Amino acid sequence: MPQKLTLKKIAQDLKVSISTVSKALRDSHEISVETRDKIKDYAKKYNYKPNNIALSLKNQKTKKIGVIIPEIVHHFFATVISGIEKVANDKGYQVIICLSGESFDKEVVNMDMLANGSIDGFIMSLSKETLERQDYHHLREVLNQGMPIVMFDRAVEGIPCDKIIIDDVAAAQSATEFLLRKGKSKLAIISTVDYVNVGRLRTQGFKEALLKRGIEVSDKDVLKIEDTENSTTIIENFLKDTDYDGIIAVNELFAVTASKALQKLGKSIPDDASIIAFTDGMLSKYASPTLTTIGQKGEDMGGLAAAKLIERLEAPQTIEESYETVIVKTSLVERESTP
Amino acid sequence: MPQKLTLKKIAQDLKVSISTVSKALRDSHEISVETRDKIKDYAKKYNYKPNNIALSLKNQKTKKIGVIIPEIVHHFFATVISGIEKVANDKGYQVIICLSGESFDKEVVNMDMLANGSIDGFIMSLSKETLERQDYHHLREVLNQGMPIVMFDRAVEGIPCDKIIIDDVAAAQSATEFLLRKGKSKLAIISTVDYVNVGRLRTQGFKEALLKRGIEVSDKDVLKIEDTENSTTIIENFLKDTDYDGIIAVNELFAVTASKALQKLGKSIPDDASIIAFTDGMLSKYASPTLTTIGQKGEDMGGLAAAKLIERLEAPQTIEESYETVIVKTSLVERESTP
DNA sequence: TTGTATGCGTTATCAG
DNA sequence: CTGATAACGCATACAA
Repeated sequence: MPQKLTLKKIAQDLKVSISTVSKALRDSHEISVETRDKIKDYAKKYNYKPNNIALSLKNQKTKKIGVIIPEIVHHFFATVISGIEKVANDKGYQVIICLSGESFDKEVVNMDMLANGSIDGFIMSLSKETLERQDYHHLREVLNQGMPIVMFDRAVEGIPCDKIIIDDVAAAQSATEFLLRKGKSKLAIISTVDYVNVGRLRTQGFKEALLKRGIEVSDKDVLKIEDTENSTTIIENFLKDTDYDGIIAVNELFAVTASKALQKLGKSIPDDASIIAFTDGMLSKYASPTLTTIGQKGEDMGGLAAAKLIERLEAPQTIEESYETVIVKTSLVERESTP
Repeated sequence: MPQKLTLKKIAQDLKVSISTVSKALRDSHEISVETRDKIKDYAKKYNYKPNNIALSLKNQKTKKIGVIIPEIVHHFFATVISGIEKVANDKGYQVIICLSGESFDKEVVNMDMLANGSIDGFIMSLSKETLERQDYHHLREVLNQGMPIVMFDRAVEGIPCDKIIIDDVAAAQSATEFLLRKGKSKLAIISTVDYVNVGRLRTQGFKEALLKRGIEVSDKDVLKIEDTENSTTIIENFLKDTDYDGIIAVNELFAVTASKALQKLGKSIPDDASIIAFTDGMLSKYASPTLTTIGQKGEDMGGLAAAKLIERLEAPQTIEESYETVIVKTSLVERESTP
């Protein structure tokens, strides 16, 4: 196993100084063509590559971006990563991923680890526990050190950073209006508990759309699920009690569960009841019937987040403390679960 | 934005030398209790954390592991990452992820980038294109530098490294036998092209199981799909031509597509035709009917791969050139698509 | 008990 | 045109 080639070793082998080698390899004009070629040939022959760690230490930048998300097995997050990775790689950055597992402590620990020189900036979506506690000291600490953060999807107010989100309220509104236009009138939403902001905002949009039409909204038509654990039973019971003809779900899982529950109750979809799910993933595409969804454009969001972060990292001297919130347009993907 | 605290700055502020600070913070006995406490208090107060890059350069190890996989939006790979990440984090390692997007070139580029000091070792699953070309020079180069690799799932022979795989042949065999035992006799397998080794091996297991029962196997009963692009039409045509009563698919996507195609043809599942899918993911769990699967234990595989890699990284002086291939047991998860 | 010097691999500045 | 030196942040062998 031949040791990794360094400038030092090349210098020794060729009996020149380290700095000559360094300059030659960077095509400096102050090196004679002969020595330069000699060195470059040697380097190419033995496949010299500069050591990234040394460069990072020297340049005070790692060309790496840290991504902290709750889970990677959720399709939406996987698409976001995919988008981040594509843009980042194009611009010469690498992606370090840490999962919080929806835990506040793990989010903090991971952030601390990465913040100590491993990366140049963060892209993140907050854990449920963090949203519940509303404790953002770890974000503030990192920002105070001058390290930028871009939040996506599960973002919060009051943190000086860029954000990439969708307009959850508007998306839920238009989905609701879509169902109403299709002649559905007894609607329900299957959402999360309120501290998960996307759940809260989507519920808000749902309610607003109904009120605008002069339709009374009862809290009984809003199902708030805390855990995915036994969501099946909860959803089944919820749908058994009332005769809904239109359901909006804040994620695919709840949607397909609702679809199955309704069919079990003898209802036909979309005729007896229609369904719209947030997130346009695999599940909706392959469910029976296939589900109409609100596409969240995970890959786009990831790409935008990465572009934004890198732009900030490479900005000459960002004294300007103006942060941007990009709202990504959602799109309604119509499938069999709506008429 | 207060600059990041370094040993140097602490030393200046406290008017001691850098090495004194360093030693004090590492609880060296050669430092007096007073100065030690003074320094530790100061460090804690201003939240000193050693710089990872500097440590990496000094120690010649980064405590990071590089993961290169084809795609992250495939549920199987997402579960593997999840497993890797858990084990790695527990042992103080971080995970850098690069996607090859099934491209040979991108795999090579990513490997080169990571190999230059960014990480201590690799965990990877080869891209389709790499398998097709059978060009593994990039792996050999990395191994020659003394950097260990652990391959999982899409592993190949002849590379001196550890491997974490499932026994694809045996798993396909037992799934086939399972269908035969349930009284199915006209079986087919929906697989990938042969250069994707998992597809080839699963097809082999399928054939062997049938031959063992003295059942003739025709190549017409093996559908080899190259791309997921228009797999739906291909599968529909395939199933229309022959009256199969049992289908094995090498992934969930093909399985659920087959299920829908069969139902469209007026067949009832599992009575008229049964289905078994490789990979126990979301799709199978929420399909209608739910699909029986061969669980690949992605999270376990990832965990094992990480454990194996870290074990090798931390082994005192591994001159022993003995590599291990761990075969992870699969499990049949019975659901509605089989009787 | 404390401090100085050296090295990890690289680049940049300055002298020769 | 070439080379010596310092610096990035840290750890450690060796002096004082």
